[in-house]
Amino acid sequence: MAIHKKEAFTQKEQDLAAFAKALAHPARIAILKVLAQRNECICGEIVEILPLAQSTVSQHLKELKNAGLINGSVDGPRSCYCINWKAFEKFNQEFSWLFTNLKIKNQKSCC
Amino acid sequence: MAIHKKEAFTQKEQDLAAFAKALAHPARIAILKVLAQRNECICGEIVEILPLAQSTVSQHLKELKNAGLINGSVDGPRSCYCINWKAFEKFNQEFSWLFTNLKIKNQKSCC
DNA sequence: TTCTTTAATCGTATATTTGCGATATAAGAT
DNA sequence: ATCTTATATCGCAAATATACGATTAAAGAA
Repeated sequence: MAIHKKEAFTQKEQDLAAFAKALAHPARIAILKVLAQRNECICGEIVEILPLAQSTVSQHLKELKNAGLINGSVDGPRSCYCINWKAFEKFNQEFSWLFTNLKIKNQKSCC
Repeated sequence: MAIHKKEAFTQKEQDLAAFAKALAHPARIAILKVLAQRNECICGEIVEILPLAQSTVSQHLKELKNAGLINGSVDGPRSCYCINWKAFEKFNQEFSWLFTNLKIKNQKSCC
């Protein structure tokens, strides 16, 4: 591959794709579910729940954080993560726009 | 990397991740937008619109089709693609479940 | 201070994705 | 039958992602 062509697309397209990419692994979906189901922010618990090594989980958490989907803060020797609901709100709207609004114009599939 | 661990997660987690993966590239978002905005199914037009080679576009179309997000049919010497709205409906519900339902239980972020 | 616990980061191996040109395929046109 | 057009597929190169063990860092406990 010569060069990645992502820059050639609109910012909105890139943002939506980046959001989708953060969700594009079952481990990260599972992490989000765990974070959502608990009132407290966990971290080491995630490692126990997931069938992955600690370093791998840490890497997935980092990706989710970089994508803005979760917040993280240091709590003594451990780290505390939780979902950034505002980010989800924003992207859920973007998806709704993509999925629902366009559908209204164009009700049926032609093939 | 030893082995991919995707199988270790639930089917629902894998399905959602696979759906997200199909959307995880701006070119595929752009393709879906084009397909949604036109009543007719296009194909070669997509190649003209996107800043990518024909073979690359064809590959992205194949991925979207494999993910079940679009339908394709042969129309003489050309191919006709369009969005599979039912699949979007289904996954939009899954996402709503993930984003919205879980949020109700747990209104605020703790960090 | 030293030991323990918890989590991040580094280094590395392997798998997957992205992208393109070239080639193959398939159907209509001449 | 041959030519043209439209797409899919092959083969390859480069970039990314995934996973893990080992190491580092940081804070509380002894």
